[in-house]
Amino acid sequence: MPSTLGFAILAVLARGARTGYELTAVMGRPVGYFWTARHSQIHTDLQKLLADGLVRFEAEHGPGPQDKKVYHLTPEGMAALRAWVTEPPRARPERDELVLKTYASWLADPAEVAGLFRAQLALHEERIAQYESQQADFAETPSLGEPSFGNYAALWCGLSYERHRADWCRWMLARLDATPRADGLRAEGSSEDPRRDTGH
Amino acid sequence: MPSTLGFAILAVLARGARTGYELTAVMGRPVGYFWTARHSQIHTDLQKLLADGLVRFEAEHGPGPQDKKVYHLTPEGMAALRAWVTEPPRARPERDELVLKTYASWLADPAEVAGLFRAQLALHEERIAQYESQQADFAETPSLGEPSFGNYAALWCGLSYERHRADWCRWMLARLDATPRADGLRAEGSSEDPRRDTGH
DNA sequence: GGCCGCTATGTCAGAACTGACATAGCGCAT
DNA sequence: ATGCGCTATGTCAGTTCTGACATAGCGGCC
Repeated sequence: MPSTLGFAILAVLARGARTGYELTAVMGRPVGYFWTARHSQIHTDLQKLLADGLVRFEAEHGPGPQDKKVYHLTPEGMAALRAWVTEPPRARPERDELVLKTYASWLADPAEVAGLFRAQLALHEERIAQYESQQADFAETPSLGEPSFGNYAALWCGLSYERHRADWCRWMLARLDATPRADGLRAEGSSEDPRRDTGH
Repeated sequence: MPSTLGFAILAVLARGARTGYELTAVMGRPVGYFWTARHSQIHTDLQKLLADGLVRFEAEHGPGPQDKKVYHLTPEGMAALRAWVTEPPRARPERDELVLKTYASWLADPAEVAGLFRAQLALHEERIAQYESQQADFAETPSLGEPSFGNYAALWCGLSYERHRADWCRWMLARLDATPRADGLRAEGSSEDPRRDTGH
């Protein structure tokens, strides 16, 4: 069975044939929002998929010492991908360095921690703007059978995630900024607990 | 410089001395929500921290062939941890198998994909209930200088994340359930885009 | 004429992590 | 009395991934 990256590669190839280089580019931008890989890893996994008969390639002579290889799915590859899609995901361990830093933030100067969160917030706000403009590029929500439905649904998730993250940064900043250094100021009526405010 | 897990260990030890076994337990529950590790990895990293002089231990005779070792921070370890807290986190690549599956979901039967999301939603709703009860255990929001501020802030983030995730599952299910199999039913006025509905 | 960036392929050492194996006393339940 | 689970330590093979190294043609800029 391929690794998860293997399935990511198959998922991209299901939308059309690509070279390893092009796969690397796709892993950098659209797919990279939820699964990244360097070209070295992609080449390694492509060898494995090839050995398992899930992909094949057409060689063309390209730049550099080697031939350019345009990969495409085999029927077996498509079948493996289809079977994988509806299998429950293996629970990947959450690994979130910012939350870990927050867990230890009681040790640090609040003003410095606030700097950290201001930088993070700016980053998230930038991504929100970027995702929103990408969402606006869809004339209407794609329907289920089209490949672009996958893009749209992933984008929706990414946007929702960035907003959650930005909200958290703002909540942290409200606590942090209210206590500048060592004087007795209290953060009282700042941002509230995340008790559902969308009304249901 | 220690690995991120190394700092996670330091962050736990900053709250009190622990054995490797106890660290494993903590990595399973409170810290495990944002940074997990198996005991094998913890023992390996503990050796490195020991070699770097960031932790030391007191040996007591415990069960099993080896002595029980109670680890605590050295002043150097505390300094390293304090310095790390306010450094910007290295951008960890997003790796989200469910979103990857969603990206390829146009290939699968919507009814089966819906099953996947129903299971995920149930999981998130369970965690929300769990986190909410944990949040209720805090009489009031801890103040910045206390260790429990770190716990509270991490919990706030976790709760917000689970709600975002549950929202996304519900949005997906609204699209998925409206198109049972192959007949021409359209999902029209279901759940809307994540355009800010909290009003600000 | 030379350098940079883009296309395009690959290798390799080392870090980080998982899952299985290995050892052993103590207390509790059947 | 036997076996299970908890405490407690550790090793090791194998997987996944990163970052650096290596090669090379083609087109554009200065």
